Amino acid sequence: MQQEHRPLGRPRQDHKEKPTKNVILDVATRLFLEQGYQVVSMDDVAKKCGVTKATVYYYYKTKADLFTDAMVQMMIRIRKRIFDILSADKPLKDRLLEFAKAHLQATVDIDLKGFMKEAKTSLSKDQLQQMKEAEDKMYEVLEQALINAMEKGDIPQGHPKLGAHAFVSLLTVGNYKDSDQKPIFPSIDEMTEQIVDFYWNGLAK
Amino acid sequence: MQQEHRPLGRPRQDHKEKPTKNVILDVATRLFLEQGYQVVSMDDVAKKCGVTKATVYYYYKTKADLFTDAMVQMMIRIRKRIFDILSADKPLKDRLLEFAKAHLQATVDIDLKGFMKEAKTSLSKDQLQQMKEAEDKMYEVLEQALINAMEKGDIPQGHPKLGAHAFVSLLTVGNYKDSDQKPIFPSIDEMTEQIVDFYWNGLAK
Amino acid sequence: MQQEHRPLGRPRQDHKEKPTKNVILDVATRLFLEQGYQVVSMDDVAKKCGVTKATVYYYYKTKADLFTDAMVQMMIRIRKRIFDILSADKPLKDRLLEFAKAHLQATVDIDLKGFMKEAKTSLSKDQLQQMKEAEDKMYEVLEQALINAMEKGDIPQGHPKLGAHAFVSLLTVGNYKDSDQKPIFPSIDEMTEQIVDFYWNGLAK
Amino acid sequence: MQQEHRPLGRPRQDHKEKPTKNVILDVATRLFLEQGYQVVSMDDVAKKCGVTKATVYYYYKTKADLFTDAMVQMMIRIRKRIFDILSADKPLKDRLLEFAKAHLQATVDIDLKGFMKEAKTSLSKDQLQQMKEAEDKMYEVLEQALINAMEKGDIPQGHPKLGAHAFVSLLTVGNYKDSDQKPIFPSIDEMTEQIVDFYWNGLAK
DNA sequence: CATGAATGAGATTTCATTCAT
DNA sequence: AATGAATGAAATCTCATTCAT
Repeated sequence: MQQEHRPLGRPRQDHKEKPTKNVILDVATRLFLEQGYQVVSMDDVAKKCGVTKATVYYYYKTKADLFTDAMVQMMIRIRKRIFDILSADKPLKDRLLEFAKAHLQATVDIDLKGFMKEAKTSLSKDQLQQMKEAEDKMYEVLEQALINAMEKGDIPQGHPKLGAHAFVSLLTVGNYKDSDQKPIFPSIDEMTEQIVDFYWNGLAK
Repeated sequence: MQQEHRPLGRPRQDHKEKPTKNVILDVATRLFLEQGYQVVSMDDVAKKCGVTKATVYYYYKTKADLFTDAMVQMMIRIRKRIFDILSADKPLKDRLLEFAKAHLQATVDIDLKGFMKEAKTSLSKDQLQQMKEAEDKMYEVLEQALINAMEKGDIPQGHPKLGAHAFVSLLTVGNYKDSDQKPIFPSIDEMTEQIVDFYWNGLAK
Repeated sequence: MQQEHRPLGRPRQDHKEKPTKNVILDVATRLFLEQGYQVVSMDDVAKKCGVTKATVYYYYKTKADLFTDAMVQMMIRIRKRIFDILSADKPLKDRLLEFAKAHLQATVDIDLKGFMKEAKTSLSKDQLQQMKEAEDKMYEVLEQALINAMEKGDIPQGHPKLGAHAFVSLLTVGNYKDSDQKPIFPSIDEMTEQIVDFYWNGLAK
Repeated sequence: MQQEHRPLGRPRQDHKEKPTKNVILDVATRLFLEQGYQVVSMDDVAKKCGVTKATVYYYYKTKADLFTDAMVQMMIRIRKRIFDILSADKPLKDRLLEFAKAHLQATVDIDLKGFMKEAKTSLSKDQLQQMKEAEDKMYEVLEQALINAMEKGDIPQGHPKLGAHAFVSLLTVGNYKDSDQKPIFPSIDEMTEQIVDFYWNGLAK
């Protein structure tokens, strides 16, 4: 299924920018993120790609396959991104700030837990497992950064897994909008700073 | 439609314990929580209630209506529960511990954000608004408790709305299970304590 | 089913203007005329009457019964009306003019043929027969007026049944509106006159 | 979707006579004419075509779409037919006779007004407009024939639109059957002649 | 006389999926 | 590699009708 490597030699005259399979995956990822698993139909994906349903089925045997691949690939990309951000040579808090800002600037809010529940009845055990593992690996990157910081004494010893999950869950606060569509803080910058500060200091002094 | 009070005199021959409408609402609430809006069909609800689809439609004109009512009623119940817990005459941290424990003991994990996204395309504007408002009111109870604690000097001045949302979002960490189905902490008690501690103290000392 | 006679003695304190059965029949007649047999539901009728469906069923055993009664009663009323108009002591053409005007002023256009086709699959043979007979009797009134006029020499001998149907069918021209919603003649008066003139004189000189 | 022209070369192994879409349209047209819009279900159409409901929906997105297309195509065919008949090089009265006979020989009686009322609540504005326009164009062909005859002096000057509608409405008299199922005239030939005569001469001498 | 509750049958519509070409 | 045609199964919703009260 993977054919990432460029074909050798001169590319075809019709050098379409992206191979169809990639287009499908990208479109599907966006649609699933925006609307959820159940709501998005294979026809929706096909139409947005400018191909027919049958073409989508040519590349992905089932909708569950397409969804799983879309989500897993996305988590892999995100993990890389997190890794890059957290690898910078800066104080941990600065790196967390950058992480948070990047997350909150993304237009769509990735509600993995929601996806899991929605798809639970439709995905095979194996597919759920694949997604879980990809999710775990995302958290591990952050966890590792916390472990490193603890070893260096930048932050006190603590439970790094809790720390990692706590940080990501706090970020979801940034996407909250109340019944008047108002977020908790008016600007993304302020939001970012407040959340990271809260994470850093806790409620008590 | 509400006839909570017992009728005077001898009860009807068929003294069914709950009126059908309540049965439907309860069953629907559970199913929606467990499986999400799209996956649950009106027939699923009907069958679990031991009635026909048409009966469900007799009480709720559309699936969206049933869903909205189910979610709003549930949020109202939760809000009352939170209010009771937070009204106790105890230190704030103890009250938060009780809140957290109650939340984490509930079998189903309420992923409001996920519901909102899933239902966004199916609910009317008015219905979304109703849900949003019920959600807001849930947070306000916690927010108010934080405000009171700040006024009394139990916790330092801060942004109470952020504090409220941060707490609830941190609770979701308690429901996380990794790819081996292992939660972050083995017991609910330990989970509760660690999460509230983290909330209370933050990452840094 | 008929209980037309007033009860003797002082009427009840709550002298509701019309007995429920009449209300139902009137409302049903109007709805069926406006929308057709299939489109109108028993619930529509009930709601417009301010009663429940069960009440409608109390008076009419089936929808087909209600429809048949509504249509037959209506045709009886119309027949009376036609009879009155055609009994006047005026030249035939004047009476026809009055007939035509009365017909075209009625807000709803009675498309009996359409009703028959729509209801054909739903009505019993007997019910269709009842409607047919009521329809026939309507035409007979007009037919008789033509026979009388022929006997008196007011119009030439001819086929009176054809004459009757021709007149009624020509009246439907008055309800025609083109794709811009424009009728053939701007005012009902002109329409009436032109149609009756056409009927009277024919196409050729 | 149109592939009227025969494909070059050897025909496909399954050389079905008519493409499925045409079969559906033809069957639907007949059913709608015979029973009306509401009574005919998509399943009825599908079964008569030997396909499944889903196939019907593959070609027509909604029942209203199918109905509109069926009616409009039918009116276009009728208009062509009327045009051919009225284009013959014969006296107008003879052409009208032929027109009338053709109309009365058709097994189903096309009650456009009834269709419009029945479908009014189910069709979109655009669809109603399409039907209206097709209907208008049918009348225009007849209207034009009358205009030409007036210019040539074959018939006296008059209101051609009225003349066109009057003629078509008079034709409906030919389909009338009384409560004993007897038409006004025993044979189609006599019916035709009497109706056209009536149209031509009017009631008065 | 009137109603609220309930239902069975059926309508429209959607959609993941297959298959021959 | 891609498609058009077709389908089975299921989902949402409607409605005439019944019945106990």
